[in-house]
Formats: sequence, C-alpha cells, structure tokens
Amino acid sequence: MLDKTFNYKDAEPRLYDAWEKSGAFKASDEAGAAPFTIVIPPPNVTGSLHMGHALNNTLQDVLSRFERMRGRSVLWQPGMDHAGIATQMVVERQLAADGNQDRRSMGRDAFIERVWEWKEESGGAIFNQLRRLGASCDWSRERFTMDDGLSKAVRKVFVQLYNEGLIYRDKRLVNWDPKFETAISDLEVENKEIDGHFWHFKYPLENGETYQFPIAFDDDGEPTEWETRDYISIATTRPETMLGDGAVAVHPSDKRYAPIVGKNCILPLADRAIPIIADEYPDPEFGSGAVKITGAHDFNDYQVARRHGIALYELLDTKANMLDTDYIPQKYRSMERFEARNAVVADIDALGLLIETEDKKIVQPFGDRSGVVIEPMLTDQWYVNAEELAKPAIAAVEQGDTQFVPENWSKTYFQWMRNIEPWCISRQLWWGHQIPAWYGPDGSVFVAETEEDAKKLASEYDPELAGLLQRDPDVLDTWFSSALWPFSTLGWPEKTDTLAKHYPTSVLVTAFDIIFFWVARMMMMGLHFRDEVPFKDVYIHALVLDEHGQKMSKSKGNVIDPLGLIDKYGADALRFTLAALAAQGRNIRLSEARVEGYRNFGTKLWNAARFCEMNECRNDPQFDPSAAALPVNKWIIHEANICSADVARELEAYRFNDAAGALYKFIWNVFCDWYLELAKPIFQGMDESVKVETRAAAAWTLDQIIKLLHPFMPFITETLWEAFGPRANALIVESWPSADERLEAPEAAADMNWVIGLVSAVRSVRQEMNVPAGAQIPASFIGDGALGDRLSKHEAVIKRLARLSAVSIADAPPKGSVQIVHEEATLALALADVIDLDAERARLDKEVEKATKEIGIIDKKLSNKNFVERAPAAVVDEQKTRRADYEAQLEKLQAAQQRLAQL
RNA sequence: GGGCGCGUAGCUCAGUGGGAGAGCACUACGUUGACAUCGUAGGGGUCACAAGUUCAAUCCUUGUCGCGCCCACCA
Repeated sequence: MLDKTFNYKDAEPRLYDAWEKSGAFKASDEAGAAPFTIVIPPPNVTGSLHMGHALNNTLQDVLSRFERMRGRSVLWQPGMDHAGIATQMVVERQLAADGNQDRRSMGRDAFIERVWEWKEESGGAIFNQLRRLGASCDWSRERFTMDDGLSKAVRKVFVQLYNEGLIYRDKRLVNWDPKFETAISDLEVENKEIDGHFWHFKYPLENGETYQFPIAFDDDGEPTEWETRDYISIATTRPETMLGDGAVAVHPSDKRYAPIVGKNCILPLADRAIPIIADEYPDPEFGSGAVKITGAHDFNDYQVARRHGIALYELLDTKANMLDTDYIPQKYRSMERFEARNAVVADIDALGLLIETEDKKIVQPFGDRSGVVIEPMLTDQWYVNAEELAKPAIAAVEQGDTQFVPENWSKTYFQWMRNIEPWCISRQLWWGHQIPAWYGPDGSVFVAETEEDAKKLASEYDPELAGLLQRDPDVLDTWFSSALWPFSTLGWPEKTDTLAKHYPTSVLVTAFDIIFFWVARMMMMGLHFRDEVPFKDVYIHALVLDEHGQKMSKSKGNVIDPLGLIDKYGADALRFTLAALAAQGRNIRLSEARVEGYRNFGTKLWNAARFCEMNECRNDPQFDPSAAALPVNKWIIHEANICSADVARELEAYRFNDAAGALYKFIWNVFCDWYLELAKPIFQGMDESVKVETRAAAAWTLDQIIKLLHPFMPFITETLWEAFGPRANALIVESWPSADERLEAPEAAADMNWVIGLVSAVRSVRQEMNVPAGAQIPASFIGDGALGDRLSKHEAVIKRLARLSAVSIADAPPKGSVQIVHEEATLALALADVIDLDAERARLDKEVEKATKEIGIIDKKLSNKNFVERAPAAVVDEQKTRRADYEAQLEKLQAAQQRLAQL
C-alpha cells in the first residue's frame, strides 16, 4: 500500500544508494551502444552547491537519464577543479585562524602538503550535495585537475605548445593583483565604475620657458585671446603614478601645444626633466589635451612609451607599495600606494601646482577574487598565443561543428574570439600545476615534461648547466587545466577506449558567464590536440536570480539554498521547478512558491497512483495498448503516445521547459483531471471485461508517465515503479517509451474530447445558473440518431461528471429548461422552477452575440479578395471551417432562443 | 564606444505571421471512497509606444521610450 504522501526523505538516500550500487551510473566502454557524453563543469574543490549548480546539474541529469533510458552508453563524467587562487586563499585563511605560520614561513612543499590535506578532509563537499540532487554521474571515474593523469596532460600540452611557439615568455604589462601578489588574466579583471577624482597638475617647463596658450576663440575656432604659460597642464586619476612619468604627450594636430613639442618640462617632486612629445594617442578634446606618460603602469602609456623610446620607471613592488629606488624621492619610498597618492596631491598643492580637483566617475580595474584595485605591472610572464589557437575554434563554430544553443550565444563567442588577446597563463601562486620550465643561470630556458628531460636538453646546450637548473616557481592559471577537461578526463594523453568512444562529447551544459573563461579555451585546446571539437552542442542556460530578478549574493542576503529547498520539498520538486523554468534565452527568477507548486504536482501524481492501486490497476503483461477497445482507453493511450513524442522532441532540442510543461499538462490536466474521472464509473460498474481493460490501460498509462517523468523526477518515479512491480529492471535503466504510431486513435480522441467539452459546458452553465453543486438534474438531448449513438456510448460518464440524473433524447426541451449548445448537440437541463427565465435569456443572448461576432470577423476576412487570393489555401479553408462551426453553433443557439420564447 | 537581450493578465513568465496562454494570486461554489499539497467554475490583457512591410502584425523591419547584461585603454 502506498503511504498517504510520498516520503522523499526516506526514498531519496535509499534509491540513490541503490542506483549507484547497481552500477546504473557507469558507462560502458564496450562498442555497440551509441555514446552520450557530458563532462561536468568541474566545481571548485572549495565549492558548495548553489542554485546555479543545481540548475546546471539538473539539466545535465535530465539529459543523462533520458539518453540512458534511450539505450545510449551514457557517460556523465564528474570531477573537480583545483581552483588555484580560491583554494590557496581558503587554506591560508585557515592557517591564520589556527594561529599557524603563514605559507611563506612554512615553505612551499609544506604548504602544498597542507593544501592536499585540506582537500582530503574538506574538499569536494559539493559532490555529496550533487548526490542529494540525484545527479547520475559516473562517480567511479571522478577526476581532479591535479591528479596524476591530468597533471601529465597539462605538462604535455604546455611542452608541445612551447615547442610549437604557441606558448612563450614575454616581459610586458600585465594585470597585477597586489593582494595575491600574482599576475591575472584580462578575464579575471572586473572593470567597475566608482567615484573618483580627476586631479589637474601643472608641470613647469624647463628653464622657465614660456609660450602663448590660447584661451578664447571666435566662431571659426580661431584663437582670439592668449595667456602666457610657463607650464603644461595635465590631468590624472592616479596622481601617485606621476613619479614614474617619462614624458608628456599631446596630439600632433593640437596647435595649442605645438610651440612646446620637443621641449622638456620638469616633473614636480621628482625633479626630473621629461620630454613633451607628439603622439596620436591623446584626445585634444579631453581634459587639457596633454597626457602624462607613465609607461610602466598604464597600458596606453606603455604603447606610447614604446613608440617613442621613453624610459619606463617602475614604481610599485608586488604588494603595490612604492619601491625603494633612486628615482623615487625619499619621502615616498615604501609608502602604500593610496597613501602615496594623498601625499603626492598634498605636496603638489603645497608647491602651488595643483590647478583643480574634479569629482569624476572613473572606471577602475578590480581583481575578481581579491576585490582590490589591479595595477598594470611590468613583469615576465608566460603567454599563450590565443589568436593562433582561436582560428580553428572560430571556424568550427562557423561551420556548425559545434553549435550554441540558443544559437545567439555564438555571437558572443565570435566577438571575443575575433578580438582575442594573448592569454597570460603564469600565476605567482603555489597551489597549481608548476610550470615545466627550467632556467640556467645564464637565463637559458628549457621546457620539458620532466626535470630529467630538461637536464638532458640543458646538457646538450651546455654540459655544465644540467646541475644548475632552477625550476620556474610559478604555476599555471587554473583555466589552463580546465581547458583540457573534455579530453584529459577521458584519459588523454593515453590512447584509451574511453577517449576513442566518448570524444567529442555530446553536449556541454553551462552558463554564459564562462563562455570566455572555459568554453572558448576548451574549443581551442580540443581542436589543437584532438583535431576535433570537444563537444557538438553547447547549451547555455540561464542565470538563477531571486524572485525579484536580483543576483543572489551573500551580502544582499537573498541567497536561496538549494539544499534547504530539497529538505523542505524534496529533490524532485526542485529539479522539476528548475527544468520548468529553464526557457531558452532568459534568466530564471526563482521563488519558493514555484517549488511548492511542483511539489504539489508530485503529490498529485502520487495520489493518482494511489487511486490506481485502490482500483487494482496492476500491470498486465498480456495487455496490448494498440488493441484496446474502449474509446476512453484508446484515447488516453493516444494522448500518452503524443506526450511521449513531445517530451522526446523537446529534450532533443534542449527545450526543458516545454518538455516539463508537456508532462505537467498530460499528467495533471489529462490523466488526473479526465482519464481517472472517466474511469471511475467503469470501476464502479458491473461490466468485468470493461473493467479489466481499463485497469490494464490505467496501469499501462501510469507506467508511461513514470517513465517519461523519470528524467525530471527520478525519486518519486522510481518509488512508484517499485510499488507497481515486480519489475525486471530498475526504472533508471528501463527503456524509454518511444512514440508508436500503432497507438494513435484519432477517432477515439475526437469522441472523448466531445465528451469532455460537453461536460465542461454543462458544468459551466450549472455554475452560472447557480445550480447547487450536489443537485442531480435530468437532461434531454435534442438531435438526430448519430448523436444518440455517441450519447449512449458515453452516457454513464456524462451523467456522472455532469451530475445528470437521467439522459433522454427528445424533440423539444421540457418546460423550464436551460439549453446548452455543444457542437452537434443541444442539451436541455430541466431545472423546472429553479430556472430564472430572464437570466437564461440573457445567457443565450450573450452566446449568440459571441458567435455572431466571431462570424463577423471571419466574414470580413473571407470577403476580402486579397485574403482569399493571396493567403495560403490551408489558411482560407481553416477560416471557412471555423465559420461553419460557428454558424452551426449559432443556428442551434437561435433555435434555443426560439424555444425559450415559446415557453 | 561596441555587442546582446528584455518590456504580453495583479506577480513571475511561456508563446505564435491568420482563433491571446500557463503557474501563482484573486472571486464564487464544494459534489464524487486518489488527492484541501485538492476539485469545479469564473473575472482579468489596445501583447511598451509610433511608423512601415503584408491580404493579415503581439510576432517581421525601422525608430522612440523604459530596463537589464556583456565587452572596451579615454588620461
């Protein structure tokens, strides 16, 4: 016996365990079944399940379970990312909290060992949370970006790209994070607008020189008034960087400054003569039109300085404190950068060289993980020639080898890929893949997969060198190893069966915010090392926002915890909610009410199953659904078959919301609302053969439902599957009910839709006429013999569902009747003295008016020559049919009006 | 500056070149041995605005207004 409600708290852990133990999640490498492969977007080892993960993994699991049931060899490859910065941060914080020494005093080896310990103890909590969600990953194949195999793949890729000239070392300006003291890539920088200042300074000309500077202009823009200046005016948002200025630049066409181009000005505070140069970079319209050039700390200035051979003055150490160096005045040496800023402004002001301090919104770069202001710094780093690797990756999407879903995201991909910059991959961290490069004391570089190989290379170059090599202390950007994920997890560089079978993967499911970080880079690496795209489809899903459309964040306090929802409503409810909301191309606003609603949906199904159980609807192996005789059974089998086709079609197109919607409608609005109601009189009736078929048909349909719903609601469906057993297989490995044309029964469907429409019409009128809900009303049908046939076939259900005490065929309605027109039938409800004639008259008038109006609209169309001539014939015919239907209805309504008038 | 997207019922959102939809909320009524986590019925929308294309526009095009996101070096 089924419990009163579904006990998900018991069922979830029990079933998950059983599935995993049974090996249902495991993919076989054997030939035969067509592969279906998804690599999980590896969560950070530090991560815990948030709503975005819940959505992402629900969708992957829906697809995995769907394809598994369809008989494909499903590999949902799980794994974790070592998350360089995030993990190092967590462990350092823990060290500090425990009062331990910091990582530098611990030393590198001890620290890394500590991180591994942390990983074993606390890492990967998210995997147990994914299990609670029901994720059917093949856990036997779990990978980690720093496990031996993946580390080997990383080294191999690095070495090969280096040998191909696609990885190189370069000294250039890089985004520097002073908190973590490492370089970061462009993508890890968030540009934010903040309230800042725009300081205007005077840089005096050398040797007290002066020039005439125009201050008023006529209508043609010609100067009419001048003042004598002994300085050039510059403006800056970062005054402390002036100590590193190597020049002042003006635009070559800027006549105001033409007299002083080529002369020197004196850099205040530093007392250094720097040239005034002409360059295309400054915008004469902006600020004073003159730009101070700080080549070592600004990306634009760096370009200008290089073009003109201007000296670069580095100002900051790795923590962004001012350097202790001779070209910086004593006072500012070792000062913190913002302290130095204040000091510089104050000192310039004291010298009388501060013209103005303007309040201004400025865009500043912040580290996405550290949250501190990023400094452009001149350092040696390793780079990937992304431009070269991007070429085939762009072509692959252009040719459709990989398709974005929704397709629109390919634009985002193209835009970034076509303007891609070199990718800085070295990080000055300890936790990560150490770069396989060794340096000789003379600066020579040897890149190899192992130290031995590097030594061999070195001794070929100089036999003395081998013993003196020093390994590059830096590690690689975490995304470098993530970029290999679709093939490294499958065994590459070994030639494994798994790799042969499951690469390229079928689909990547991810959110748009990592198209650049991850998708693009997997495309580049996959194509370069496998000569094939890493995935055929990229399904980009929405971001999950709170119910007001705000991003969830701890600081806003609007975070909805998926585990909390699972506790409260069950994993199935959460999963179905996320799938139902996952419409393409829009963000998801999640509200708890929605989850509650889909929990109710589960309960509804549960109760429907209880009803079936009570009525002894057992699965009958002898039952052949294509041979059902009763219209009601033929109809529900027909509808189930349509639902099956709909769900498969929508899932194949990644329209999760439509698939969920089709199931919801079929289960609730068709199966529960009508089929079970229609079955009730049968179960209560005396005809055993009819009962037998209906029991079998109900059980069969419930089975279809359970199968079709399983990818979305695995726990409740598996529970019901067991309850209606015994079964040969668990539902998770049961085969998907493919649509079957032998199950189509359009005539039965038309019949039942007629019954449903009629019952609905009667109910509607009863309500409108204030007929007490419990009252049994006698009714007579006015119509011909065909109607009689139809009627007698369905009399029992019509009587029951419409609450009619008796049904007869008549030529005219009895006195005191309400007349209902439904298709070819007019039904008279004998309400006798209950009826309010005026109300009935008004009701019929309204119906007539409605039909007349519709006919009018259609007539207008049909009388339009252009419409009849130019619209497709099918459309015209459709309108004609509609008109005929309304016309028939109208005639019946008018007949009803007449009859009413005679009473 | 470039790009993408969104304005449809009170709310959250589907959707379509030819008959405006769902869930929730709301109103009325609760009758039937699955279900009150429910049932039945109902109200509610010039599909942001304007012009154009079309026989036909909520849907296509353009523009306007409002909103969101991504990319970008204006000191």
